[in-house]
Amino acid sequence: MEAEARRRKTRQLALVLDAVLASGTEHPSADGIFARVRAVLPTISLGTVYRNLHRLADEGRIGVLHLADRLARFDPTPGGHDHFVCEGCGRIEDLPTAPLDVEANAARRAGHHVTGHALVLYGRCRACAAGAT
Amino acid sequence: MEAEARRRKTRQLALVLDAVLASGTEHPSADGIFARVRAVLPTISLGTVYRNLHRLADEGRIGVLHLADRLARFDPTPGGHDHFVCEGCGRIEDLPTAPLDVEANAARRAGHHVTGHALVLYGRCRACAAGAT
DNA sequence: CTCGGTGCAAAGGGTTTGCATACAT
DNA sequence: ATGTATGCAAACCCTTTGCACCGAG
Repeated sequence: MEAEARRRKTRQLALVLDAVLASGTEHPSADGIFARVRAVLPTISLGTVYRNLHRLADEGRIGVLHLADRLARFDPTPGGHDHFVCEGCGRIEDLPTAPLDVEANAARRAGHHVTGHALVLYGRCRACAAGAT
Repeated sequence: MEAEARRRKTRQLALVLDAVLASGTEHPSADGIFARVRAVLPTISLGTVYRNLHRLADEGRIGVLHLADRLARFDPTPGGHDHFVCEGCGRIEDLPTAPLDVEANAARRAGHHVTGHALVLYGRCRACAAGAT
């Protein structure tokens, strides 16, 4: 296993990581990260942002989230956790991972080996449930 | 509620619906439906397929499934059920919907009102778990 | 000095849309 | 007759890539 490519640390990589880590609850798309980093390093290109985002995701240092829309969102928390999406304001909130026994059992009953899951809950957040919208 | 647009029944609409209903477990993309319908009505256009697919989904007559890749998949079963995706062969299998009490509670604890969910389990199906791949 | 990373710009691939025509009602 | 649905093709949007130059190790 000496075949590992020695990857280099660049300013761009560090800044992309910083931007994701600083994004809190926002779950920004590649474009959002691009904007954030550009504020610090105006010469960075979108392509580089994408390449670094993928690298960080591959290395398990950030999380990626796919919703119904067509763009990928990035998450400071890499571990497998679930999400709640508010249909009123669009907020995306992290939820602690849960067992999912029932579903996993249904799959195992069919003879399948379950290794992971992606779960998104939809509804209205506290604020939107209170007001109208 | 008299403001409903009177929608017309066309051959294209019927064929698109047929194609989805006949797709069984395949969960085809718009392109797959296009190919199926084209075999019967060679003059149909991709745009029409997309428009009818969206209409059927809006009317709740078919289901739509969004995975990590960038394309939408269509499902003969409209009701909210879950899915199992085999990472070996790519098969997508339907699973009965489950309660998700734990997760829903986590969200409710935060004051949110949960109305639905999307759950995808990942792993290896019976066949792929047996063989290698 | 090396060769992996960057910036730029063009290419890709799925999906949407404007427009004139065809057809369901 | 009336106006929705279609077919065609161009436009969109997010993402990926080829290439020559730059810079980390």
